[in-house]
Amino acid sequence: MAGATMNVRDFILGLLVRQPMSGYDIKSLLESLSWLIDVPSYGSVYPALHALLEDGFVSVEVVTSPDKPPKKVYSATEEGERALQEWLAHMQETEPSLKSFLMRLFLADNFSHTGLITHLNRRRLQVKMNHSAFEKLATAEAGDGDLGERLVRDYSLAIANAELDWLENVLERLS
Amino acid sequence: MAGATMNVRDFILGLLVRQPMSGYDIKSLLESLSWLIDVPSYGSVYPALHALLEDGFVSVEVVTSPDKPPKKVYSATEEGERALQEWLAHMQETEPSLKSFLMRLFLADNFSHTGLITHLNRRRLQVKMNHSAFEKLATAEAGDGDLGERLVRDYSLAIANAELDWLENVLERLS
DNA sequence: AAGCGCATGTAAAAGGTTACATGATTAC
DNA sequence: GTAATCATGTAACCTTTTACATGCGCTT
Repeated sequence: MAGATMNVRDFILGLLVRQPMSGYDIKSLLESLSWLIDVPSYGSVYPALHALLEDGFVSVEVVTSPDKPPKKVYSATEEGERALQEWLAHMQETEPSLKSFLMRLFLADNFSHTGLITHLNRRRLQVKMNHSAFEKLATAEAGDGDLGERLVRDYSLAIANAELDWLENVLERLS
Repeated sequence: MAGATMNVRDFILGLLVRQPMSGYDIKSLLESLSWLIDVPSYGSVYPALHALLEDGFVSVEVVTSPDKPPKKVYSATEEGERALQEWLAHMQETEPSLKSFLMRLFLADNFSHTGLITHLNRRRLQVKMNHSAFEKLATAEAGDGDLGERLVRDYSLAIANAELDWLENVLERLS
């Protein structure tokens, strides 16, 4: 769960390849996704930015504004872009979680066309597998299991169906 | 993200209140939910079990089977059940993430009827809020944003709609 | 006897949160 | 003058992962 293969640092790098931002901007952006993914605290985003800077993956520029306090805007360097590509490639096989799927999806522009399709397909297969597994359970155990189990099973089936529909729709549009 | 208010330890206690299980069983159960939530590693579930034992919230019993290696089956004690109730009550206001919603949902039997309805409603309101926010963004920015942003927005809307439908359906059935 | 699924455990290292400290700028 | 939003940062503490170590029982 923590200390995972996929850390905040790498996702933030991806965000900065998309466009220059400050630590505060990054936190705000992630906050808007909070109902789907966990949002890192400032105590984790600022140190990540410092580490990225130390590694030469990003550069800083202080931007002053007439009506706001000054902010440090970070941009990805060419070396940072290369590092992101490496991370994206290395991530291929691992991490089947919703969170990592969404992070990758948000970084769609950094994938090649076929790379993106591969990722969507991978998720599709995964959701499909889980969907089948839950369906089998649902018919085998019928009304079996306690309320919580039945609710989660039911919820999973409903969400999996919606996600599958969406994935297939997007995949079709992209082809 | 890690070291969060909601730790594995508490969720495992909830699982054990539902029914006695071994560390291996717990891991397997969680594995089946991996496409929605992060699964803790053994290096986190076994120590959690030991801590729960030390606190007197669970008890152990070694169960031998003719065709399988012996296993340690943990059961929640009465004190453990009380602790879970406390945790469930304390959790009320905090943690709006999908993960914590699902963990609570899985523990549905430990809620009172009205308590469960409250929790489902809370999630409904939250998803609805995020849905509205994304919809506003979608109309305001129209085709704005890069591909990743548009995909995540679109994905969120689709999933939120499915979840909202499901929540309303369940809420209706429970009333 | 090798390999696999079941089963439990630990220590070091990594990564994250909490709590705190600080300060600019706008609006009331 | 004070509350709110914007903005950055640190250190102690906590939790988790990683990597390793071990062993039973069944099948090939």
